[in-house]
Amino acid sequence: MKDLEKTLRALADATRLRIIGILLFQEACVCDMQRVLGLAQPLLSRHLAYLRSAGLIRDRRVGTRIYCSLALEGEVGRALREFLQTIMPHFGPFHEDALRMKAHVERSGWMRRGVSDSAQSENRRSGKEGDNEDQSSSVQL
Amino acid sequence: MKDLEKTLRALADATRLRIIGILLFQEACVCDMQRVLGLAQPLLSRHLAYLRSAGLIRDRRVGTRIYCSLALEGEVGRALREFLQTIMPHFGPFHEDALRMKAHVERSGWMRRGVSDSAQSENRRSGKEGDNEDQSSSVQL
DNA sequence: TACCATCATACGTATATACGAATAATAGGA
DNA sequence: TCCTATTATTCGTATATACGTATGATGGTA
Repeated sequence: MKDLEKTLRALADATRLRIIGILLFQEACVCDMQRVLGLAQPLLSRHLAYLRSAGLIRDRRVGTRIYCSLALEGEVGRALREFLQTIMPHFGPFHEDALRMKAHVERSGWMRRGVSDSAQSENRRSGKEGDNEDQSSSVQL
Repeated sequence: MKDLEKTLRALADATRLRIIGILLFQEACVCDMQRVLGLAQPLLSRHLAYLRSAGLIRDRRVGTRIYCSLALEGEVGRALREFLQTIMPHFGPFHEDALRMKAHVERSGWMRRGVSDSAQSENRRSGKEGDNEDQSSSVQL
C-alpha cells in the first residue's frame, strides 16, 4: 500500500471504481474486464497502471494474459477493503458490471471446457487456488 | 450524503484531508481552521464549499463565525467515518495539525475566559452541546 | 452610518487528469 | 520467421482542478 493520498486519488475516478468493483469479487484478466466494462484497451491499461502504481492492485502474467487482483494489505488496506465492500453497492454501475462479469465468466468457462485451452484451465484450477487469497469477498449481490 | 463519486473526489485532495482531519475530532470554526492550517481564507472557503457540496460537512453560523462539522450519516457515512478514523493517522500532516488545533483551542479558551465574549462562551457551553453529535470521535493521539 | 471581522465568490493562471488514436512490446502458435 | 492476440506506452487534446489575488457579502459594534 503506497502513499495514502495516492490511494485516495485512485478512488476518485468512476472508471477506476468500476475496475475495483469487479476485482472485489475475484481476480480477473484484463481482456475480460475490457469486454465486460466496455473500455478501450489503452484506457483500461492506463487505469490499471494507475491502480498498480498506487499499490491497490497487483498482477500476474499467464502467457499473453494479465490477471489482476486487489492488493489490500495492512491496516489501511484492510480498512479500505471493508469500506469498499460497504460503499460499492451504492455505486451506480456496480451491480450491472458484476452481473455482466458473472455472465461473462460463465460463458467463458463453458467455452473453455468445450472448445479450447483445457491445459490452461487445469492450470487455473489445480495450481493457482492458493495464490488467490484476494479473491475472497463477502460482497453479496 | 451525496453522490458517492463526489464523496470520493472530495477525499482526493490533501488540503481537504487536512480539514477533515481537524473535524474528525470536533466541530471547528472557519477562522480557527484557517489559522491552524495556515491556509488563505479564500482557499479554505472554497474547499469547505466543496466538502459541503459533497455532503461531507455541514455548518452553522454564530454571529460572524461559521462552525463546521462532519456530516457522516447513513450506511455510507458511517463506513466513511470508520475508514477515516483508521487511515487518517497514516496521513502525513494529521498529527501536527491536531496538536496545533489542540493548542489553539486551549489558548483561545483562555483568552475567551479572561478577556471577552463570555456571553458567547456561555452560549457554547450550555445550549449547543446536544447539537454536536458529530464531535464524538474515538481517534486517539 | 462608518468601521472592522469573518466568510463567500469571481477572475485569471498553472497544473493535473481523462480520453481517443496510434504505435510499440510481449507471448504463443504455425 | 511470420502472424495473431494481448497488453503497454506515446502523442495530442479537452476538461477539471487547485491556487493566488481581488472583490463582494454578512454580521456586529461604536
